Amino acid sequence: MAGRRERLTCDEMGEIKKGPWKAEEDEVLINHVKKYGPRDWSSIRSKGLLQRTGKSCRLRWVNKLRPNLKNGVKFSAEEERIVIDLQAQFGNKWAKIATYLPGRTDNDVKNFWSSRQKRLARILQTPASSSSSSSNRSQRNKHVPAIHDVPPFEASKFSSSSEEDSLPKSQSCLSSYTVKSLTVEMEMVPLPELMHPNTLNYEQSFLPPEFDLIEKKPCIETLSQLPFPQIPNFQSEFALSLEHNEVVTRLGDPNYLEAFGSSISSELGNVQLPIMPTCFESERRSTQIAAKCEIGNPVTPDSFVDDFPIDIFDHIEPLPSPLDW
DNA sequence: AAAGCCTTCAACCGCCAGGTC
DNA sequence: AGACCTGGCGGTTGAAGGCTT
Repeated sequence: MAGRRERLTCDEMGEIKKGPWKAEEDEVLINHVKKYGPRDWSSIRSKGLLQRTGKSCRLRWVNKLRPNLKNGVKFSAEEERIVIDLQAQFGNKWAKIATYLPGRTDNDVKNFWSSRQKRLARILQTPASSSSSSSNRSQRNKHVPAIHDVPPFEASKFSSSSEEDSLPKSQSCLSSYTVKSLTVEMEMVPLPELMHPNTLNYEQSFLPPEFDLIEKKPCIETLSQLPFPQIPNFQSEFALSLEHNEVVTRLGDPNYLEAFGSSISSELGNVQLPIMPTCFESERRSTQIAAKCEIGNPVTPDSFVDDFPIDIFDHIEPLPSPLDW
């Protein structure tokens, strides 16, 4: 603490070591914990065992030396989904969120989220929402709705792990089709899953009682009106993600689509660029898109678009802005 | 091959709360 | 009661490695 540090002499200050830990230091720390347990961190220094502050020792133990940590293991899709869910519920309570993730530390969760936010910001060409700054400390306990405060449900497609492999297939219903080089994804909420009591329980267990899951899924109602004959049969190829929703929202703006569509497309590489047809602002445009699809050519075999009525996009309502959720 | 950019992650900082004296 | 101490937490930073051009 600052007050304490002021009382330290310059010599004492000079003795404090910072920076990366050496194996020998780790060993000393581990031995200390073996003897006394994970406590009395400051005594490590006072006993002359290490020239590290108690805080530094504790941090090292908690983040790196503690048993059963998943060091160097990327977040699984399920872990990502949990983080997204819990962040939406708790806000930036990383320590709390980490308790739901065995082997993960608050630092892990924080870093994961930070990376994700930066990724999002880059994709959306917006400044990274520095979710915080020292000046925001007064809001520490407030949950300020932000761009990431979207319904849980999905892990990030652009995430570090290979979700396409590990994502539970039942989590969402998606279909994709390709329009020229731009792959368009039809996104659907996992309607059957939503109806499943266990799924609801799972989701709602992370949500405050007043949280209306359905309300937070503006697509559901709209999508349920779509003439999809076989929704329950569509297994998800990809995740319905926050990023999708965010991009999708912006894609509702034709200017955004024209301005950034190609860059997003190239940026995401082969990633399916999500375009929620519900976002298209006009029938005309929707029809154009639909027409493109039809002309279109490389419709992927797994697509169900072939079964779409040509005027399918005409049935689509505009999405509410996430700000209204 | 190399320079520049980007991402990840370990570690530090400052603030805060609770315990102790 | 209040100063001090300690641990916990969230935010930030910078080094290192990976990736792109």
